[in-house]
Amino acid sequence: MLTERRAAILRSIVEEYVDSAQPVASRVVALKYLGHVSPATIRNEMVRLEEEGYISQPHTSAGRVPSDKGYRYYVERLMREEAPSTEMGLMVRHQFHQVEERLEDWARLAAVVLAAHVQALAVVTAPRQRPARLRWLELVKLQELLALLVVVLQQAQVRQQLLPLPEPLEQDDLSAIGRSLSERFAGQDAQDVRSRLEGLSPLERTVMEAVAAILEAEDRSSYEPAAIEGLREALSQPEFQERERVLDLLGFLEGSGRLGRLLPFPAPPRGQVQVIIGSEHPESSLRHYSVVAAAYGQPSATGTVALVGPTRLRYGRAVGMVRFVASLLDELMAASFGG
Amino acid sequence: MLTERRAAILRSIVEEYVDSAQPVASRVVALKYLGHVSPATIRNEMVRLEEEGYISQPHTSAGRVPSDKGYRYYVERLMREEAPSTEMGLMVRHQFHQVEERLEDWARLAAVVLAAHVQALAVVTAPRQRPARLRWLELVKLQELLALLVVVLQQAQVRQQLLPLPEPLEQDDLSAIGRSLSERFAGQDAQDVRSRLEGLSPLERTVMEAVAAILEAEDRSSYEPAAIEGLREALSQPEFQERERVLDLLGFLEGSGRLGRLLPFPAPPRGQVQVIIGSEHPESSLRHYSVVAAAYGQPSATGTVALVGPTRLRYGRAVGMVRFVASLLDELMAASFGG
DNA sequence: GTTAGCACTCTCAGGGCGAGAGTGCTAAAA
DNA sequence: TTTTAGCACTCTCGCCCTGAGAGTGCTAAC
Repeated sequence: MLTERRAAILRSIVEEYVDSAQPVASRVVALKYLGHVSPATIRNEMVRLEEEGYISQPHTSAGRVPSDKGYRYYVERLMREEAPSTEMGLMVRHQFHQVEERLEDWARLAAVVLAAHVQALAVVTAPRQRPARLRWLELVKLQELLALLVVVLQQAQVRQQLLPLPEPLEQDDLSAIGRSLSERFAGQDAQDVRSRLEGLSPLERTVMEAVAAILEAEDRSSYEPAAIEGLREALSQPEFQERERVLDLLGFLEGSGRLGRLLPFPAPPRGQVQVIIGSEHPESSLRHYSVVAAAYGQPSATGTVALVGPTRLRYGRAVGMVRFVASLLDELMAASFGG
Repeated sequence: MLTERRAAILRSIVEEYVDSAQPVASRVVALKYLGHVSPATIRNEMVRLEEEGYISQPHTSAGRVPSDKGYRYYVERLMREEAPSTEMGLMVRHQFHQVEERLEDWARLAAVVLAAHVQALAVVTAPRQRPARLRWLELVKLQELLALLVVVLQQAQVRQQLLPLPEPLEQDDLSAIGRSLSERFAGQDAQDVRSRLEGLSPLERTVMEAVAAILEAEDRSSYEPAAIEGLREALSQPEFQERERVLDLLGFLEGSGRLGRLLPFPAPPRGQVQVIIGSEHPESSLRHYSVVAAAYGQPSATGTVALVGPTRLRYGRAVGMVRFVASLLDELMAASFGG
């Protein structure tokens, strides 16, 4: 627990540093934030803050910079969460109602909105039900011996795959098979499907094996990166001057398996925004970055909304925006998919 | 037309520069490429090459660097196209047969392969038929008053959208409607659909209006960027030391509308690989980059395979790989979708 | 407990300098 | 006529030095 004055100084340092990206001098704190004390007093307090690990100096005679611990204290106790203004909220809502009613578009728009309002990278993953469950399947004839298998998952995501046919079939036959299998297998996961392959006709069996494979692939894939936006915004931050930082971050985004290691696991509880600051992140190569994340969707199928940026992040705004966007997606999903 | 020796010198400069990313000295050319002449002779020839605009010097006493014109001559007459080795070809083929039979996966894999073998950014767009045509549609019940409209396009791409229902309907009814509409509207484009909305029942009309909207959206969207890979590879090239270059390129990739301005238009003729070098590109902000592109797919629906990198590109390998991948995709598509 | 004053430390931009790389030119050799 | 050795010249690059400026910590007075 910091004294009130020290807390005020820490807050000043954090906010000024976030703004200016420059180490903060005692003079600036004294003049700009705490009018009635002299820089010398501030300096004395700064020494204490530094001893306790809330701030540090890049070099002997530079100003102070918040440490991860300092940011943590700020986020915990000093930050004011910055919800979007009512007009902005309305505007964003309006944007959402203008795009097609498709999960992918919502996710993309959500990421765009986040990246635009906080200068950081936004990642939105599609909600996933684990295990994935079948809602409906359909076979569409492409050629004499080739059909397209269209699988609708419980969460209304659609997956497709080509399916070679053992014998020529007409669209009517394919439709009938699709309908009958859909009715029999609706709501089942990969395991259920596998366990009930016995007793199917050879053709039906081929179809359901493909369906099971799709469901399994869905379960395996760590995250479907529905949308990543704001790379440009993030990389234009001064901390990415050094090219190595850029490559670091790109490495994490390209190897799709690594997205899972970027986002918090387990997902934060509903309605809560989780903030991971710098070295708090288990992945040590992310120690210079912060992640602000929230879950959305139903308990059975949640997606993640996240912002990733340098630790020098506008936490107040980031948390406010992530909360807003997550609850907006919640609303939209509830309206569309119900319980 | 260059004399044989000058051409040999130009080739040496291009190949050495592509390798080393450093201006090439006369000494290097003499020793490494043309053993029997002295650096002085090379220098004399270089003066001529420079006068004619094939090479240039970054500053008075540096080695030489190819100009766009130099690269053009190299690509046109000196380059040896580097097809993948047979074993590599087989390996890649094998990889393709291992992924699910889905266009998206193929496109992604194609981009990964390209980016890995040429250190550059790979862009693969999905084949598009213009105008887009309906192959099949399906309605899946989600809630009492909400269905998922699944639209299969002629090229076996799948699009979906939520569709509010005016009245409660059972899955059987929805299926029947889907089947009947599919049969009546198969093979039609947006305009056809619009022109035949009269005479449909209100419900059918709602569905087909949504379908028309989807087809129109498909026609409008300039390119579906099916896969972009190799950002990391591309950005680790020395020409991206300066951060502005990085932001430039990212700008082009993020604004999805701009992908259309990156890729050559009209698409190169079948079986041909088009090379656009530096300032030859109509988009002036791409004057430091080269694009190597080929079309694939059927005449009625072509996609593009492209590599984007700094002008200092391994053209021989790039052209060979693009040709190989494009023809591989051709094969796969032909096998899957027939005529 | 606070503050003015001051010496101290460190960074940063600029200038000078020497080493090195590579050239163009000239004059001799082939 | 072409090639080449030799050499002076130019330009970059890394290095060191320096002075200005920023910001601190400490001390002593308030």
